Amino acid sequence: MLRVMVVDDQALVRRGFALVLDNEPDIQVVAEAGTGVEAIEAAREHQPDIILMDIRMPEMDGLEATARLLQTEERAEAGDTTCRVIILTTFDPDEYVFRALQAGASGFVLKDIPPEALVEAVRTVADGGAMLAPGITQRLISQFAQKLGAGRNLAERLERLTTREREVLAAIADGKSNAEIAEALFIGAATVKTHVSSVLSKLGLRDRAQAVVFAYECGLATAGGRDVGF
Amino acid sequence: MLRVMVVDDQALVRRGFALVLDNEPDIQVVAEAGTGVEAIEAAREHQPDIILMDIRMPEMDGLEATARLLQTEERAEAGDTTCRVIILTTFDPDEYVFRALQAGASGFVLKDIPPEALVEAVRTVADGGAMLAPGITQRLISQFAQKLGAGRNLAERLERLTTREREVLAAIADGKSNAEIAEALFIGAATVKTHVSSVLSKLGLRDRAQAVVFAYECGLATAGGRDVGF
DNA sequence: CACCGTCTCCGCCTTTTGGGGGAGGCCAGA
DNA sequence: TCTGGCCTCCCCCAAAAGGCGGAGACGGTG
Repeated sequence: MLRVMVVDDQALVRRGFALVLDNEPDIQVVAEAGTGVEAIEAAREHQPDIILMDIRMPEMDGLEATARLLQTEERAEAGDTTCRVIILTTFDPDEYVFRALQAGASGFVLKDIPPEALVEAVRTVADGGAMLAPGITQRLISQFAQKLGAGRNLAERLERLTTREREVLAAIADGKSNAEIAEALFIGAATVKTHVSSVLSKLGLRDRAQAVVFAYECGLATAGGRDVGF
Repeated sequence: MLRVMVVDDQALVRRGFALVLDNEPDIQVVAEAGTGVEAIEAAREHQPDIILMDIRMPEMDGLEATARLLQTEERAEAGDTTCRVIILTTFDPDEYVFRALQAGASGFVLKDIPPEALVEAVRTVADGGAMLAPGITQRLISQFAQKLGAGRNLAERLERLTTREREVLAAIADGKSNAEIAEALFIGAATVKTHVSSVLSKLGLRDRAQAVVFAYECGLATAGGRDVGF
């Protein structure tokens, strides 16, 4: 039995969704809330598996509430029930979508979806999947494809480099100085300079800063997942 | 009426999908193909709206075929029918997914989905949406959220900079030299050096190369959509 | 064998970079 | 009003970076 909570400041809308879901044999609406603050309290108390969350609400909006809920979940880690959030809203500007995904939402659907699809979304998310409105998936894909596809012609230029030169370039893109690169690759400082020079020359770059840009643009280096502790 | 083409090297599988789809009143399977090469020919001839494409095929795999089909579509631009591709495969390694999205596919679903869901996917994609298998959506989201969320604590460090310093940092992340920054910001070269110094100092960086790394990691600069022409 | 590409290193040179300090003007807040 | 932050610019200096040519070693290829 899936335990669901519905969060929306409009009681009528809330009841509507709740009724649709409660009508399913394997779904039970265990709580409702009208604000973000209420949602957090109610979630603690009733431990729902799935939360349907509106965005525009008084006191605390749904995105903020989602972030807090999933953040505390992280802290509780192994122990508690890991609840999952589906954002259910009338609007879908990119900003909302991104913030929602960043907050850890597993779904983002618009309120105009047919009831069966909503039920389907709940089940999908409960199964560990994710559900986005078609148009949103579309945008997500195109954003993603853009990032991926960006460095194609650049990656070709990358092939003109020798193995060693690529290693040096990667080290440069790591923020290393020539001396550090020498140490990391077990070669002399002079050798590093030679490699750096040929990298710049072959790629048509002027200095190591441009080399870093190149590395990121062509995908040799990627944002995210680095400690910029230097 | 949606014109669909099914591409799979296993005739039995192909027929199965075709039958399921043909059974729908608003869907008509207008062509089938067993290889990528055949798919491209058949697509030209029958102008389907939607193509269900397997990946593993002889002669030319589905990803390659998808890329070529959608590439030529780009060339034909306004004129021709813009067909959309759904990748339909048994496997879902990230590599396949990414290449598929990069190639321009609008969907990526696994062969184990229930028939109704396949039909639904076809309709969704025909409507201009995108459909991914739930687990894939999940991964796409987490990859995306990671990239988005990566620079949060870094972005805080960014706030310690003044407006001008952020502008200078952005220019550095653009691969500009101090002289070029001076020209771009209409200030003296000496001033640029002052700003650069305080940027490095405030962010705890050593040189402009590390500054570029920082800019990318915190989201001030993003890969994709730049001419690395320098 | 001779040739070529790669990796390794060496000097020498110029330019750029980055650190240090100092200074004047401007503007907002105490 | 004065103080402090910001932007602007200057000088000097040391370190790093980058360009240049040269050179030895190694492995594969014609």
